[in-house]
This record gives sequence, C-alpha cells and structure tokens, in this order.
Amino acid sequence: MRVGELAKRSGLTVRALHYYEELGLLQTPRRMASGHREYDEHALGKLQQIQSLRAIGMSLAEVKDCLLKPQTTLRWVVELHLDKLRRRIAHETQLVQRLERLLDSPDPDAILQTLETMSMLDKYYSPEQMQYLAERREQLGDQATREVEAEWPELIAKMQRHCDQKTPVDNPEVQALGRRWKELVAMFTGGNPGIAASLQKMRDDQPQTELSVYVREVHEWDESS
Amino acid sequence: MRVGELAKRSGLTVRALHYYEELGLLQTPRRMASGHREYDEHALGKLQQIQSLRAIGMSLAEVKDCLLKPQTTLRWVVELHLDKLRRRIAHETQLVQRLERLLDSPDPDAILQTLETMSMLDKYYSPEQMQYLAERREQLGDQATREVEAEWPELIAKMQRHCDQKTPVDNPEVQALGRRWKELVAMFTGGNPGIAASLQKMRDDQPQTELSVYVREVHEWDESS
DNA sequence: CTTGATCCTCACGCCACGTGAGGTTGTAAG
DNA sequence: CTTACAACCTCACGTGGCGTGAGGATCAAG
Repeated sequence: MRVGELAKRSGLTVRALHYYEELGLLQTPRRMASGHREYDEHALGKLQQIQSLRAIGMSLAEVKDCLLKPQTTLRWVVELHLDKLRRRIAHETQLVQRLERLLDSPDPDAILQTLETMSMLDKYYSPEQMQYLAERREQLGDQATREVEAEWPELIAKMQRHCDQKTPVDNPEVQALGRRWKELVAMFTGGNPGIAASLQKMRDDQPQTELSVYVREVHEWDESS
Repeated sequence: MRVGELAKRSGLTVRALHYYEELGLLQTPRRMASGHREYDEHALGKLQQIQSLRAIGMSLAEVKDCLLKPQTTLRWVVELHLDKLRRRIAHETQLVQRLERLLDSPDPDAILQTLETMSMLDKYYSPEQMQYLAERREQLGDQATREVEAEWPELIAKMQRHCDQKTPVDNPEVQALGRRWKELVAMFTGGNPGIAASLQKMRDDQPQTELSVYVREVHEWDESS
C-alpha cells in the first residue's frame, strides 16, 4: 500500500500522513526501491487509533504521549477531556441564551451596546457570581426573565437618545427611565454584595462613557430631590 | 494614555494592540515626540466593541468588516454565530454522552477499541442517520440504552480474547457471543436500511482487522448450521 | 548618573496541516 | 518506444492570533 491509498482508506490527506511521520506519530515505513513509502494494514490500525484520540480533542502531542504510555492513563485522559467538554458546553449554552435574548431586541443599535455589556460582565463577574445570577433568573421564571432582559436593550437605547439630545436630567420621562434602570439593576444584583462590588469595580475601571455619566446624573438628581 | 495603560484597561496585551493596529482594526494613533503611541478614551471604546464581537466568536477579519459596515448586518452576524454555536453544542453534547457511557466500561483495553468504533461511526453515518439512532436510543429508554452501550465494549473485549486465542468458531460460548453481537447490531440499526448500508460500506472500506474477520466467520458458521 | 520600567521595531515560534514548486517514478495507451 | 498522466518525492512558505524574545531608545524617580 502506498501513501495515496493509505490516505484514502484512512480519510486523511497525504500531507497529514507525512506530517505524522515527521512528528514521530507514525513510525517511518520501509521504502520501495524507488523511494516511495510502503505501508501495511498495521499502519491503518495505528491511524485509526490516532484519529480516535484526535476525535475526543487531543492534540497530536497528547496523542503521541498517549500511544506511548500504558493504557491506564487512557481512562484518565478521557475523564479529563470530558471535564473540559462539559465546561465548554456550559459556557456555550450560556452564550447562546444571551444571544437569543439579545436578538429579541428590535433596535439594531442596542445590539452592539448589549454585546459590550455582556463582555463586561464576563470580565468582572466571577463564575460563582454568574452562577448566582443564573439561579436568580431561574427563580424569576423563564418568561419574566426573558421580558426583563429584552427590556434592557430598549432601555439603553432610549437613554442613549436622551443622552445624545442632552435632555435635562430632571425631565420626568428621563427620571422614569432612570428609576426603571435602578429597578432592573436591583433585580439583577438581587442584594448580593459581591455583585454590587463588581458593579462598582466595573464603573471605576471602565472609561466614563457619556451614557454612564448621564445615567449617574439622573440618579443623583433623583436621590437629592 | 500610552500603550501599556491601554493594555491594562482593555485587558489585552501590548502585542495584541500593536497587532490590531497592524491589521487596521485600530486606527494609527498619534505619536509623541519620542515616537511612543498616545491614545485617548475613544480608543478604549473601540477596543470594547472589538472584544464584544470577538467574544461571540468572530475572527479579527470579520470584526473589521463588521465595524466598517452599517449595523444592519450585525443582527445577521449574531444569528449566524448562534447557528454555529448551537451546532457545536449539539455535537459536543453527543460526544459527552458517548464518553460517559464509555467510561462505564471496566476494561481499559476496550476503551480504545470503542473510541475507534465511535470515530468510524462519525465517518460513515450521515447526520440524519445519527439522528435516527439517537431517537431509537430515546425509544429504548435511557437506562436500557446505557446498559446496552456499556455491554458493547465488554463484548468486543471478550471477542478479541477469543480471536487472539484462536478459539474455534463453533465453540458454544463464542457462538453465544456472536449471536449477542448480532442482536446488538440489530438493535443498533433497528431495521433502517440506510444504516445497514452504511455498515456494509464500513466493512468494505475498512481494512479487515483480525477481529472483524473472526466475527464474520462466527456468524457464517451460525447461519450455515 | 544610574536604575528599572516602559516603549520602539523586527522577527521567529506555535499548531495542524494546505498548497504549491520542481523533480522522479509507475502505469497504461498509442 | 514514446507519450501521457497519475502518483510519488522533498522543500518550503502560508494560515490566525498573537507570545516571546532581541536589541535598543525613552521616561520617571532617586
């Protein structure tokens, strides 16, 4: 069997086979008089093992180690990989949920804003806090949460328009929006001091966008009156 | 603000910022007399947008396009990404389920064998067929499926031992194993002709391992008697 | 003036190959 | 025998998203 056929039967490319050989994953096959490589069925078996291990997410280096060492570690490797997989799925599932809620928003401008908020959340909330937020969402019920989180982008967009138009902070409509904003934040943090602290840290670290300054001014006027 | 501070405040590295500039993602900042770059708050805002878009899985090239073009496409991009994410999650979830079942097996040797079988399945079954198999598993009930799939590796291992020891194919124990093998395959394919055809293709393409030859002989003896 | 942090540019390294370039060999048809 | 043409060989650069130095200039404090 020459390299082309091995490639076909293994489903890999010729280049990949050469590369595996170069890495020492596949032992160097004997050569025919012409210099062409010649493989036997055993090579195919090896390739299947390699592909199996690759299929569960191992790098080529890891595959190499795994094939050299005794099988006792194999179970461990699989468990390790399972762990990584589960974590990834959890993370991706969360992301999907957020993006779905995001798409409920009618205003395209709000999308980018919400995305920014989201990536800020990832930066400042620890996994435990995210867990807490997720639990709170469950408590509130799916439908309610969905509505609340759909409201956020709208609220941000409205506030942004007032900010752009420099609507005075004592305007009743703006004040109403400001109070709703506070309510949503309260629902969000739910009286968890760690989360409140994170929000504070967020405000300190992040640059003062016009919007955030405006919102703070609205709140200050509300509290002082 | 010089590059180090921008790096800190954005959470990126200095190298990354230089790289973004090189790609044209970040417009070239003005330089101080010394040649050092000088940034303002606006740069930070841009970086937040970039990070947001990256967080939902866009490549730097895609981010660049997205920031240039109007927001109307943004929704589309998010939807596209959602689609990819959901597919990935489905795939990974399936993988996790299989690996979990795999770990139920007591025999470490069977693990690799089962991994091979799994990657063969991925190669030869179309998504629709996999779907069908998943549905059948649901029909059979979770517990039953779990037991059946835990049985596979054991069965393979036992058969492998007989194959290695060249136990004659008319041995009653081997025959029992062979019939059980057939039953499991039948449960697996469940009378779906497309799946049976895939199995056939699998046998034709794959090299004849000693084990598969042995199993076929066992079956042939059974059918002829 | 020295020290140490920060900045600059240039350029190679990573992973898992893809994709040629430029040349040799195998195989079938004319 | 020639002529195609497929398959093979080696060599070596390209991908993405930076990391990680090398070697040197600049800044801020003591």
